[in-house]
Amino acid sequence: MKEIRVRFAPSPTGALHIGGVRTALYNYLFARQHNGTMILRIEDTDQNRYVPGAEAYIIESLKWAGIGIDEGIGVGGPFAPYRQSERKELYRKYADQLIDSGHAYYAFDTEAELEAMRDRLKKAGVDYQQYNSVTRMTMRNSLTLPASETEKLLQSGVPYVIRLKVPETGEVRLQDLIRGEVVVQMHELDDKVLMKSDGMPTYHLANVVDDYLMRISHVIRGEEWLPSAPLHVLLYKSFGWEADMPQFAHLPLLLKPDGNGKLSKRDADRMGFPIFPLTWTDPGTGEKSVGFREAGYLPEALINFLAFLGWNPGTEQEIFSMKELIKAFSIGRIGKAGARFDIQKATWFNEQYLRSKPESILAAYLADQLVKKGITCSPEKILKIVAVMRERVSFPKDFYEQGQFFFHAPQTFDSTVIAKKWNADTVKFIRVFQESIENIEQFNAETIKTAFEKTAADLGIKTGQLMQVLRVAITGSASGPDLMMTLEIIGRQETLNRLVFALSNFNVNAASS
RNA sequence: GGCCCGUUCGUCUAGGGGUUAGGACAUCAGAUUUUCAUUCUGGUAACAGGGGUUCGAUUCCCCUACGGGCUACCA
Repeated sequence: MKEIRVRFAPSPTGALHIGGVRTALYNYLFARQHNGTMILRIEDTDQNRYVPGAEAYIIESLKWAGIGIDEGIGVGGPFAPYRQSERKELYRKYADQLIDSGHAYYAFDTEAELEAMRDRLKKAGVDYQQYNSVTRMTMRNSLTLPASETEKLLQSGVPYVIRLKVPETGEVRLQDLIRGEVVVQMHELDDKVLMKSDGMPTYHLANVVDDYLMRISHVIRGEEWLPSAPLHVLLYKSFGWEADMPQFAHLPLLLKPDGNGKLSKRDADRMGFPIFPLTWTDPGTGEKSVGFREAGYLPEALINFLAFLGWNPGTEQEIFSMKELIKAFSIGRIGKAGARFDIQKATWFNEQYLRSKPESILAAYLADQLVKKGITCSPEKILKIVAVMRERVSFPKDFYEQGQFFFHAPQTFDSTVIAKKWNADTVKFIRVFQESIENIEQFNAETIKTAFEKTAADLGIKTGQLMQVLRVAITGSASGPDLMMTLEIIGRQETLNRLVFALSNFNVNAASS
């Protein structure tokens, strides 16, 4: 069997879109499963759109996501260079080959002339306003100009491009691994530019030449490439590389969570979720976009989520490690329809992975946060906090953000609870409870609970009323982790302090409301 | 406009000529938790529409509708 070689080939025009990460993931999964090779190639043939830092960003993103690269940018390999701008001369050679074999031609049309042609066709009501087998005979190119004139123009240094000479009749067929057979009529294809006037190849040429030279066995890419896939097939044929042509698999797109269209950065901004794997600052505008990593998504959760957007194993298992994904993945089980991006599900995956982490790792998350905030805290206390918080957090940063009351007395208090439940009975309870916990020998969750229950029973007050009042007095909030454990962690003295504060301040609120 | 691709619960999807159309997220209810969350249990909820083919179509075919992509000397 042919060696499996796949490539992820982004262009360095900015941050890597999350859809690109999924494409990379599917390529990676497929390569690993078949003991194949995963190649990273940079398609930087558009000099105008080049963004400094984008390439490094892509590498870093894949690394964070756990998508390993076997060959290519940052790794090297037998087919170097893997940056298309560094392969410029090579494409020229292959373009010339196509000219020689009559599959391509020189074109000298200016932008204005091209526009005039399209306008003319549009007014005439022609369906295809393109440079093709019929219109090319009305344009300035080596097909319409005498050979001597073409030669003269070439020598004179006027700008020109090389275009593919698409046959007038016939059809192109391709067998897509996901979509089955796709057929396109030749006359619907246009004479695509292969070499631009700046001497760089277009995507179409570079991609085919490189995939051939790099022995790519499978092209797994987004659906936006499906319309030009027949053109690529035609190129393989024109070169006489049909036997070595890779197999194609065009992935369904990632769609907006709501409304119509494909997922865009705008949607992410509007709905408040990341769209880039890592935080990215646009060097042009200076605009900063928080990445999945910085937002607190674990790479394994993001990968699991992404893998299921368009693919599924056909079983009821939902949680998959990268290793399991490699084993279970198959192109045949990739769906055809676009998948809406649902950040809620991503968060659910994150919770699953977060909760499965050992406490020591979770403690490290919290410890990191505390160091950043300049808060000192004993490892024992951190461990206790993590243990009591782990079932209620979605992101690592939540340990600190939702547990601030462990470190500082609350600044604000849930006013609805106070308004509703701060009354003579509860005040009386707090007073007695204060005394009661002062006298506890061992101040821990169990003894606190006993004191709490006994105090309530002695006063004849229902505990349900008291729990929330006590919680608000201690944490400021109406909800939170186990209250008795919270008191234990905060400690006796701090608990008493907060109760004193509540007694003097909550009274004012109750009186005024 | 043209070409290509698609369409199962709100979302991700399984399934496939005869099924109570399955799961997950979300949502709702109950239980547990003397609070909230977690957890558990249960519920609501889908084959876009119309024609065929067939004993029988959600499944196969066609049409329509809708959605998406492409339509550059961008990838």
